[in-house]
Amino acid sequence: MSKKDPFNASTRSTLSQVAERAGVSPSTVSRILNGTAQVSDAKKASVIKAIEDLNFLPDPAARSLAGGRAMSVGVLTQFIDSPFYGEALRGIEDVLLKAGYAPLFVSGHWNELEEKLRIQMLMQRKVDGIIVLTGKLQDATLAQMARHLPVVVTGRKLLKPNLLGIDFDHQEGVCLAVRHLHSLGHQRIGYISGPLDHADADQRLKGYQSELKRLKVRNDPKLVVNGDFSEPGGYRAAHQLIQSGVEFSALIAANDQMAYGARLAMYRAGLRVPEDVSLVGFDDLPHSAYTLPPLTTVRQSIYEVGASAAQAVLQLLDGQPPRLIQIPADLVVRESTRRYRA
Amino acid sequence: MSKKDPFNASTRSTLSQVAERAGVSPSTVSRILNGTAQVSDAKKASVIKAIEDLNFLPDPAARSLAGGRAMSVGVLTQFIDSPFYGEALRGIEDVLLKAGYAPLFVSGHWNELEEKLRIQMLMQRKVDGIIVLTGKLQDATLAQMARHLPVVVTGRKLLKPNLLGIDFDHQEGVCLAVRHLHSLGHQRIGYISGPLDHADADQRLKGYQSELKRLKVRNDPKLVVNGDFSEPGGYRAAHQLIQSGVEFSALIAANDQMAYGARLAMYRAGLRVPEDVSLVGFDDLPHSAYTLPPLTTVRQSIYEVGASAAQAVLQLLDGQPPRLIQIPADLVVRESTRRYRA
DNA sequence: TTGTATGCGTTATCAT
DNA sequence: ATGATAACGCATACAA
Repeated sequence: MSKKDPFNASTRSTLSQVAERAGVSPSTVSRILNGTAQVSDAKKASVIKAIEDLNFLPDPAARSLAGGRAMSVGVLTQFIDSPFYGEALRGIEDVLLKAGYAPLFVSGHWNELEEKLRIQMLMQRKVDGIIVLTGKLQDATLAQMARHLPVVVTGRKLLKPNLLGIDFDHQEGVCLAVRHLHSLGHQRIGYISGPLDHADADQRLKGYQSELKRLKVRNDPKLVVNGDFSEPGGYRAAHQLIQSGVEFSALIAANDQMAYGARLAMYRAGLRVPEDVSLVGFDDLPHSAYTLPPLTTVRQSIYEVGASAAQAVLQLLDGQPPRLIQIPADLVVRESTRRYRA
Repeated sequence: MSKKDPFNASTRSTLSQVAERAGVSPSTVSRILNGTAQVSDAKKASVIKAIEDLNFLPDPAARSLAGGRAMSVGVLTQFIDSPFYGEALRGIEDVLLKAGYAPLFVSGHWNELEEKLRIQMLMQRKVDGIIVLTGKLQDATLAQMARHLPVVVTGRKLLKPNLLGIDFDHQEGVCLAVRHLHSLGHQRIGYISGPLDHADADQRLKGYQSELKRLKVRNDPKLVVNGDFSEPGGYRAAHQLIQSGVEFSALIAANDQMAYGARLAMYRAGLRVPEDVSLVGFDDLPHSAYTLPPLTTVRQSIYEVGASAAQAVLQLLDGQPPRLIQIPADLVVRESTRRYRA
């Protein structure tokens, strides 16, 4: 075996070894690694060769301890197995890894205290930057964090020196859905909202209400019922709506998962989709192309959100000023909606 | 404001400060922290008090550099947003965090080379242990890793000094499904398999074949068709099966996602579930209780797998010998299966 | 049982 | 442009 054990830690070379082999001082190697100062091309070349020969990789722990970058960024997600934010995590991972950074995922479970604790844990580990996927942290908390490191957060619009908020256009998304149904002749459009203390849910509901107003459709409060962004929640909400006896020919769920639950509730109640009621979701989860019938829904490129967030921290880390990022929403029309028939 | 900025790094105290405040040497504090040696109760008490007063937290980077634990374990998953393994990640996170460890999630994308690169990245970061969620790494590779740190892997049965494999009983799981259908009178049971180079898929197929043999049902190779564990794959496979004209009154998909796809394909073909064909999935994804109709499927407590894996690394880290872990499978009967009618 | 001294691998400060 | 040197915060071998 000419090949050495690739997993052997003790076989790994250090920056000093590289320096020695290249005939320069450790500081020079460090400078080349970090681009901290000008180095003559000759030395640079020999150092690079030495690095490759020894196949040297800097130790993140040592770097961190010495005051350099830990080469990691913390990511506060709410549930590591969220079907919605999962794609964002992928976007983040892809971008970060490509840049040599490691993501540190932690979950806050939509609980402000827990989120704070996780953030502290991340800072204890000296991450270089932090990405917050929505959640319940207050703006003030985020600002406080941003005093120490770059912070990018989704779910709100923010644009301060070291703090960038990336938001979807939730309102516009729901408007699209309402407009679509309205153009199909629907007038009685039900709405299953998310939990109202949830930023996304709030904005989506606003989108529903404002678009109805714009279209001059009567906004009947009985048509709005509360869910919690989960399948069971959507089921219960739809059930409640049906039991209440309100008349409706279309139904919008504030997210796809609730749409799935609502779909089942309607099935149990003998309501057909889309013959009896048109159904629209929000998020375009991968699964939504495979429901019965395939679901019309508002698409948000959540992968792109993750990737953008990661790119943004990287840029902030580079000292570049934050740039506003806009994520568009669009409507994916599938088979769960159709023209209204009396 | 009496409360200090909780995110201020420069406000954090060090082990030496704790030592000073407690009137002992740094080494004594270290010993108490790590349980490395006996310390008099008096000193121990005063140190603990000092730790609380200063609300000291050891710096993982310094620890790692000094040869101690980095307090982190690497987790190689295949896709960070996998609906199946997602729950396992949650189990891992829960257990690890409770023990003061941080998980480092990386994705291998079912690509051996990529998995190896990620593992090297983890070792470069000096994680204390590694959890591998299935994947394509060879046993030899895992053994090599285990020479340097505790390794727990899912998807295979392994029980070596520093290496533990936790496996589901895939075969038994599929047997359950076959038996269920057979007991309902079905004789022509189709099967959509996963990708054959995939360990899980291979074992599940074996379960199907062996149980048919045991039940003395003719094993018609035309009834088996290949998928790739995805919804589109399941759709294509079912479509192919239907087009081929083989007769079948029941269908087992090697995972729920393919069952979803197959469901849609049957819908398009005018086949009703369960009236015309009974459908069984595998995994019991959270969504499976909300399909139309709710899906009968084999349940594996994947959360528990993750939690067990995490507990196992922790134990190995503690120097305890690996204990074999068995994860049972059971059948969840919902509404996608019913008695055979000619 | 406890303290002292040294080193882990890197970056930063200060020279040159 | 480059090198020497001192940290960074902790664990550990050694001494007492």
